Amino acid sequence: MARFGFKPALLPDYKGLRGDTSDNIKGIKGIGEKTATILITNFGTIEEMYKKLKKNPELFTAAGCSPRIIELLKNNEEEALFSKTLAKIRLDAPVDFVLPEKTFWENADLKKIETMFAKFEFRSLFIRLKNFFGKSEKANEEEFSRVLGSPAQDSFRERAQPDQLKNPLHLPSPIKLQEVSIALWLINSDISYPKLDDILLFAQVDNFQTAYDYILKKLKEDNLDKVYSEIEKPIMHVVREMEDYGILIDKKYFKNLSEEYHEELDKLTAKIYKIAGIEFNINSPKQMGEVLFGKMGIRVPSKSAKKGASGNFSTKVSILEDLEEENPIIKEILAYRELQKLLSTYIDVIPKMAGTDSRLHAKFLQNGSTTGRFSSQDPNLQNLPIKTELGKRIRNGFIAQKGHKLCAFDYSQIELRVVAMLSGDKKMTQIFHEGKDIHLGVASFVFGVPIDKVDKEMRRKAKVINFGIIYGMGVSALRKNLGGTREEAQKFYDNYFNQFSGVRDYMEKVKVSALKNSCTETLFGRRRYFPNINSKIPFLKNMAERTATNAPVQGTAADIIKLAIRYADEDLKKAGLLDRVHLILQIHDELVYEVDESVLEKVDKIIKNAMQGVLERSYLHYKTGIPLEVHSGCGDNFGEVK
DNA sequence: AGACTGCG
DNA sequence: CGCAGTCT
Repeated sequence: MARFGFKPALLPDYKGLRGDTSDNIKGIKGIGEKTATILITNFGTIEEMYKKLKKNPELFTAAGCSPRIIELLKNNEEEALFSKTLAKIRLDAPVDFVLPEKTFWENADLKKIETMFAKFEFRSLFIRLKNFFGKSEKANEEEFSRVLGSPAQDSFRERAQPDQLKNPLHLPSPIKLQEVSIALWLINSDISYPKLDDILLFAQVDNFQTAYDYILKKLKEDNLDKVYSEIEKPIMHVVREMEDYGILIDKKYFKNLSEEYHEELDKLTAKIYKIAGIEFNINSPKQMGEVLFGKMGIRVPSKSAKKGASGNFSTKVSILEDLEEENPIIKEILAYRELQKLLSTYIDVIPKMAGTDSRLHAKFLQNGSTTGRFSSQDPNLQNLPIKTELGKRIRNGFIAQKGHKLCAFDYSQIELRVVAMLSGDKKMTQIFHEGKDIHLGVASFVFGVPIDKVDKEMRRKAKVINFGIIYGMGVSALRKNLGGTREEAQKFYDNYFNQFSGVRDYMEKVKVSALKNSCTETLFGRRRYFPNINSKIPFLKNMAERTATNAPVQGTAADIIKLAIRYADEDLKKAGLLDRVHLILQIHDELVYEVDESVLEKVDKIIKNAMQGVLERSYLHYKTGIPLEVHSGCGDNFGEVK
């Protein structure tokens, strides 16, 4: 208003006449800032102006327009209108871009920026940046307005809530945002890692502070405030520190590994082409299926290897493994698949993601799953290979700093212990209480033989069903995992639940309460909802039943390890060790720390104790005959820790 | 059961 | 977007 002398709404009209070189809008050649302003203030929009010009042009002479200007206007009506449409900001365009939930300056780490700027010798930029961060909030606002090219509007300040007063862009502080993100996720864990949008949507408001207050109030109403204040909130800073600290990568090691595996991959590729007698994209399951079962005429496994939903042959590992005897190409393909996976998912991407200091800062999302578990991304450090030798070698590339070791602490069989606790099953409790191997113990009961008479196959079967229990598996899924016939599986299943009737009753109880309440709870009260539990569609109902029985188990285990993170941090702090011990990974039942070698034994004791004592120490003061056993191991790299 | 990533 | 494959 002050600058132009007319309302902002008329800006497109202004630009339509005068043009705007920065936006490549022509306007009418010969009309400048002054004339345009006169025209707009006297006659309004371009459309209105032309109406008046056609009716009584003498008005224009009266307003002080020269005959030259009037002539220009008459000759350039079309150009003016076109320029105006260009200048208009289209509000109806399909935009799927949303403002990022955090701005660069909200979670900026001045230290990190400083080192980076120093490296690139961005001296003046750094001074400006320092000023920006150092100044009062008010000054920030001005600096930002300057950058954005539009003055902060007074009307906004009047409307603003206290929280927004400090912040010109409506942006909440990152910490409060994270708090409410976790709170909302506790209320409804299906909304994992809620963003600002999700938070505002849930609260049905457009003001952050209002949403914050609403969600924290609701948290309390839902009796989730203990889970929040005792489990989640106390580890927020530990998680942030874990991400900030990162993990050291041996880039050279990765480079060597990459070269070695790529060489092998090339050899395999050549072999496969040779055997197949044709070059094709081995990464394409479609082409692979056509080559194997079409061109090469390999027997199509009658079961599931027929045409899938999309009309393609299935070429997954389990099917290829059945065909290993049929043709030598299968073995090579399996090897190719493994190497390709390792290279493309881990070996060739992880070193690129580490900084110049070779530290990798993956994300650990405290509220990234529906059950209470963490998730990890960019990259996912919770699924580093371990099963195969070729895969395991990747772990050697994650190393400890000089003078340090990597120490891993893992809960042994935590989920089955949770099953035993939640169900109170006598026999399962007994096995754990006596410190016996759970698979041997279960096999002993199910097969009715003493523990020392349990053979490999019996233990294997017990292990399968133990996993099945955790996942809420039914008979058919059990048979699939067990191999053998339906009848065998059914018999085994019945036998198991006869022996462990406490587990059976518990599972039934969870299902019933899920049906009634549409939700289940962990030992600590973390909740998950199952809207499909009453569905008439069998697939959905069955799925809901499985997830409903799994959630309290997986979720309680998650509660326990989160508390362990908290207590370990508290105890290390008390011992004054926080500068010599840093949490670097959380892998569901395992915590990995980088530890200064001078305090290895002390730290081992402290962390183990904290982990084992979680239940009694928690606000539940939970007493149980089932010990939480923790195993630990140290090494120079992640491959060595176990 | 719960995740994440790469590929076509 | 679905599949495949890695982990707990």
